[in-house]
This record gives sequence, C-alpha cells and structure tokens, in this order.
Amino acid sequence: MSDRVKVQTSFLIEDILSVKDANAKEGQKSPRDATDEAALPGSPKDDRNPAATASAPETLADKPKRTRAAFTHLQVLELEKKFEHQKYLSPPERAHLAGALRLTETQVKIWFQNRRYKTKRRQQACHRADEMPGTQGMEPSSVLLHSFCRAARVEYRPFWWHYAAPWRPLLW
DNA sequence: CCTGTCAACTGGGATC
DNA sequence: GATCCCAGTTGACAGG
Repeated sequence: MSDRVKVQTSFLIEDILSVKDANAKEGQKSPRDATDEAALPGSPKDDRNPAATASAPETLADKPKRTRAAFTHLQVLELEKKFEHQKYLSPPERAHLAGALRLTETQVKIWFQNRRYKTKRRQQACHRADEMPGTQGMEPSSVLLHSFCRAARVEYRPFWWHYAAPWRPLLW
C-alpha cells in the first residue's frame, strides 16, 4: 500500500514524454505491470496471479493485495486514439499497441473490454434519459442520470477532442 | 465515512 | 480446448 505510487497525470507534453522516457529507461511501470510483464497472452484467466511464480499463498493473509494499475496519461491517450478508430483489436494489433505503450497484451485487451462496456453503458443510460419527456416527474435517480448525460457530452477530456470526431455522434 | 472511478477479475456464451 | 467477447463484480484509491 505505502509502496504504491499513484501516477500523477500531467497534461504537459514534457511531463508526458518524460514519463515515457522514464518507463523506457528503467522499466518503471504501474505496480501491476511488474507482475504482468511476465504475463504472456496465454489463458486469459490465468495470466494474472502474481503469486503463480512464487509459492502459492496458503492463507488469506498470505494472499497478495490486489493492485490497480494507473495507466499514464500518454498510455490512456494512445489507447483512446486507437479505440476511437477501432473498437476491436486483432491479436497482432494488440501486441503492437501493447509493445508501443509498454503494457501487456492482457492490459490492452482488458482496457478495450472495459472501454467498450463503459461506452455501451453510457449510451444506454443516455438513451433512457433522453426518452424522458423532460425532467418533469423524474425520480431523483433519473434526474441524476439526465444531468450525467449532459455532463458526459462535455466531459473533461482535454486531449480527447482532438481525436473524437469520427464516432462521437453515438455518445458525444 | 461515503461515493465514484477504473483496472482487474469472474463467469458464461460464442467461435474456431 | 483455447481464446475471445460481454456483463457484472471486486477491490484500491481519491475526493467530497
């Protein structure tokens, strides 16, 4: 926990580039990467498990804490760019992107999976909200939903608008 | 403390 | 059987 370093996302180009350089030079990565580095695109349900190479935890107390990698701003940017053009990646494309971003293929795959699901949920939520004839008579949750959809259309993604044009109509 | 976010995880179905 | 996907959940973390 204390050794977990939350990645600070900076919008400065030099910061972004320096992060990349730092990663490239010393192989520094998000906490999970340290274990995922060895995760080959094998069985999707087995490529996690950091303890797999060490002795298996015998008790719950021995069970390694689950970590959540914080992708760098640059990594997210590139993933978003790719996702914008392609909602699905072929294995070679995934491998190439993973290599370019110094992520594992599993991480790229999971990211795209989560991204598609997230997009779909947002669309569904917005669709339901838009079907409402105004906010009149809304239940509190619907009101929140409606405001969320409005907010989503102007979501704070300073890097996003440069790339969002092609498929934005679905959501934004 | 509660809540939202998000990467990681699980489970089940589909495809080859 | 291996691998992919979706749908939903879990767990760590940050912010209010």
